[in-house]
Parts: sequence; structure tokens; C-alpha cells
Amino acid sequence: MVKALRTRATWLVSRAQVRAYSLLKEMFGAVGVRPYHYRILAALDESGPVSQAELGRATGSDRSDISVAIEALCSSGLTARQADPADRRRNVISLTDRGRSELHRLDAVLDEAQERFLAPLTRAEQVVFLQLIARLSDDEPQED
Amino acid sequence: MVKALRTRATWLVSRAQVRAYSLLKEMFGAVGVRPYHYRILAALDESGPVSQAELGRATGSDRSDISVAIEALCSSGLTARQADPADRRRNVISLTDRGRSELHRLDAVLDEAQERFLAPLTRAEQVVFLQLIARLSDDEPQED
DNA sequence: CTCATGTCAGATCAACTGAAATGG
DNA sequence: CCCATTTCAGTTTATCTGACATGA
Repeated sequence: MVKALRTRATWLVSRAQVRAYSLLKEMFGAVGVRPYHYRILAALDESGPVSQAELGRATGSDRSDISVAIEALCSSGLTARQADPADRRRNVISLTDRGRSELHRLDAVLDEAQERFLAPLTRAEQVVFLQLIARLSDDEPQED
Repeated sequence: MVKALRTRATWLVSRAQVRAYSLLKEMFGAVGVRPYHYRILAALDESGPVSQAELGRATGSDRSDISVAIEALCSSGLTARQADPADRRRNVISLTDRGRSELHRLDAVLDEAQERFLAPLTRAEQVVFLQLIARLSDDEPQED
């Protein structure tokens, strides 16, 4: 591999991302799920029932993509969609029981993926890495 | 942002990559270049004249994409393409003088992008980060 | 009038696939 | 015959745009 690339942080991050994503695709694919399904289920579990627009903000996805994903999740029974009586533009999305147990299954898969992704580092190095990469990830200051 | 995502290395790496790539696109775009142009010019500078297939291996890109990129680079005069007398399937690609000076200009742009990308970390942290991310990047052991 | 929401149709872009033509 | 190289046409995938209807 080319040295001019191999020594650049932006290149190394992009290669690491390729490796991370292919791991995720492989492991989620083995249980019949797409990575973005997990994102939405996890966001719902944390926030409780919310509108699609809020889901988009929580997961960093566009509203139009959320719209498509929610359609898929609802039709496979993992989420439910109902009109918000307080604001009739909104759909309130909630986790179904099946959605919640699916989420727990996927959590285990994702943890296993983290193990494999971080395997080249020692435990102590993994902790350091997580702290540093977190600070390089937030373009916008976190607004919890 | 969702805690279940915020604490996973794979998610943080993918967000960092988005930030890195948008920086690169912005800064290379400002000087009228695509990021993959740089990859090829840098590989050529390091290896000297080589075939397109070797360029693909050196930069981790597909041969078909290299083919298109080389066409663009040759028609803008940054690289030159000539038949290999020893193996008439091959095109031997070489850097032109203009290509080499363009590369140096882009090197400076890329260095500035690294500065901005790594700015949230101290110098000492940047060194640690580079070591760790490098070990998470190589799926295949380096074959220099 | 403005803004937010949900939806859809399509653009974009990088990455990849498959096949064909040429030659080792 | 099998394999490597270059090229082209087309697919896939996530991301993003623009527009529209509805309603706060």
C-alpha cells in the first residue's frame, strides 16, 4: 500500500471503516438484518415512541430514508406506527414486543462485531481508542 | 445521538469517516480535484511507471475504476499512458511533470486536511491515535 | 405566510460485477 | 487451454435533493 496514504489519518479511518462495515454487513446479514434497522430500533428503545423526524435526527439519517425504513420495519412487525393526536402531521413510531426482543438479539450480534473489530488492540488500547475516536466523530457538539 | 450507537467503535469510526471524507471533498473540491485523483498520483510517484492493474492493487481500487480515472488524468495531462513493449496487454502509466507538481500542491492540501481532522486531539493524542487506527485498518497484513 | 412533517421520485457517487477483446 | 489486463455497461448501496400535500 502507498506510504503517502498509509500515513494519513483520513485514509486510515476510511480503511478502518471499510473493515468495520464489512464485518457488520456480514454479521447482520447472517441473521437477516440490515445495519440501519438496528440504528432505528436502538433509537426507539432509548427514546420511547417518537416521530419519524425525531428518529432521523437521533440516528443522523434523512427523513426520506427513515420513511422507507419505517415502512419495512412496520410491515415486518418490529415497529408500530400511529397518528399523533396532538399533531396530526406526525406518525408516532413505537417498538413492538417483537421489535424489542429483536433488538436484544441484535445487540449481542453487534457486541460480537465490536470484539472482532477491536481484536487487534489490547483491552487498554481499546479504551484509549474509543475515547479518541469519539472526539474525532462529533462534527456537531453533542446535544443530549 | 443514541447511546447504543455512541458507544460502539464501528459507529464512531463510520461517523469519523464521514467527517474526514467531507473535509477532503471540500478541500480537494476547492482546488478542482477528486480525492481518488490524489490516490493515483501518490501511488505513481512512489512506484514509478506501472500498469493500471498494479495501480489498482496499490490503492485498493477496482481495475475498472482505475481505467476510468486514468482516462481523466491523462486527458488533463497529469499522467501519460503508453503501451508496454514487454507485455502488450499492459498500459504503462507515468506521472508527467505537471502531474508531479500537481501532486505536491495536493500534498499540501491533504496535510492541511489532516490538521483540521485531527484538531480535536492534542499532538500527543494524535500520535497515539495514528498508531491505533493503523492497526485497525489493515485487513490484509501489509505487503511492501 | 412560515415552518415542520411525511412521502415519493430521482440524482449522485463510490464500489462492485460481468462480460468482451486482446494478449501471455 | 487457462490466466491477466484493459475497457465498458450496468448494478448496488447509502446518501442526499427537490417537490408536494398536509397541517401547526
